[in-house]
Amino acid sequence: MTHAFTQLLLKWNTASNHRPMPWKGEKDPYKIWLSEIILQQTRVEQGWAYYEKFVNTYPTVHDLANAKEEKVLKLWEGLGYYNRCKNLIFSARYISKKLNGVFPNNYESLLNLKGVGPYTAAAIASFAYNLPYAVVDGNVFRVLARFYGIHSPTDTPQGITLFNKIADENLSKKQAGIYNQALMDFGATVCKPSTPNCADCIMQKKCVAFLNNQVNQLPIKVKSITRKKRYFDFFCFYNKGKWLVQKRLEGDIWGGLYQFYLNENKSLAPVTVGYLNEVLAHQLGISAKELTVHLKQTKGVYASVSPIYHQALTHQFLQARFILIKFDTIPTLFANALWVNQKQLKQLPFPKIINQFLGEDFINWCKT
DNA sequence: AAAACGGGGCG
DNA sequence: CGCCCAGTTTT
Repeated sequence: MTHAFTQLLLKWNTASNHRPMPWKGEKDPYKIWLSEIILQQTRVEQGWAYYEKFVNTYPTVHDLANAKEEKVLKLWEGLGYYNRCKNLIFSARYISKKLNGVFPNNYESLLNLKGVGPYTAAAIASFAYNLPYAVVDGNVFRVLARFYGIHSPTDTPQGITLFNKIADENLSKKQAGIYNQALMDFGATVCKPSTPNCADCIMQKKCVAFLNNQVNQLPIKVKSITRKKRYFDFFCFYNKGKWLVQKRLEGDIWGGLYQFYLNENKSLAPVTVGYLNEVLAHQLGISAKELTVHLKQTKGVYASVSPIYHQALTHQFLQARFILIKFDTIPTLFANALWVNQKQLKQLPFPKIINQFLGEDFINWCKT
């Protein structure tokens, strides 16, 4: 039998769902996959332009598979959660080379792709192949929690299991793709996280949360976020038109992106000659005394310090400073580093907080 | 079961 | 400033 919820949702979809999106109605599983990866933990408005850049630059899975990782990361730059991009490339190569470009066409094989979890597998399965798998994303948690008045938390394994069960029971098996799309559209435009449009809602008479005046309390989450403060001093080493950059390693934020030589601290101390000497000596692997000699030989100069840049991430609060150090002759080796000119620099992917600096103070540093 | 992983918008 | 967003992976 069909649940009242399902009937109301499909009715709303036919009568009142006006939400155009570039991937809506798309049947190419590759493009659907692309859109779903881009949209993980990302608002539709934010992902929109990235989707269009990606389908234009890489129209087929082979185009993406053959692209250089750095190019793809540059296209992803600013979107965050960069592992999504690396998994995207990995899976594109797998599909292109191992599967001869034939996209997986069932739930289990979709789930086997790196970067594809239960949500994304259900989304592709239902949108591309109309297979009966219910998507469970933030919208679905919220809409179901409110409609059925469910007080189980949406961020514990038990709660998630419960919501998966309810989502599956309510799915329209015959119109899985349309139902899933409708449910997310409904959650995003009517049953919104804050200030939901209950006054005009077609589900009003059946919505447990509305009838009990609990709309604003649902869904329930039990975990709260804590933000850790971090302080970055980026040392911008400059020599004869080239800048020293390093590729960040995995295991922290921004893995695979580039940065200037980083010294992370417990706070932002005043930039003194002593501090600079200490960092520089350590970076060069020599003692402070040797450093003095070294600086004389290479004519190292401390030129200037940028203002402090701030950025708030979900779990971190960042402050960053950029310290310009010019050499007249090439300094001795820097491990794991690359000297690049300004043009090459622009082609590398950087974290947002570095890009802000590159678009402001860095320009002036290059002129002087 | 919890932590890690970006960046942006909203109240 | 805290919460949320078409979640997944690792610890």
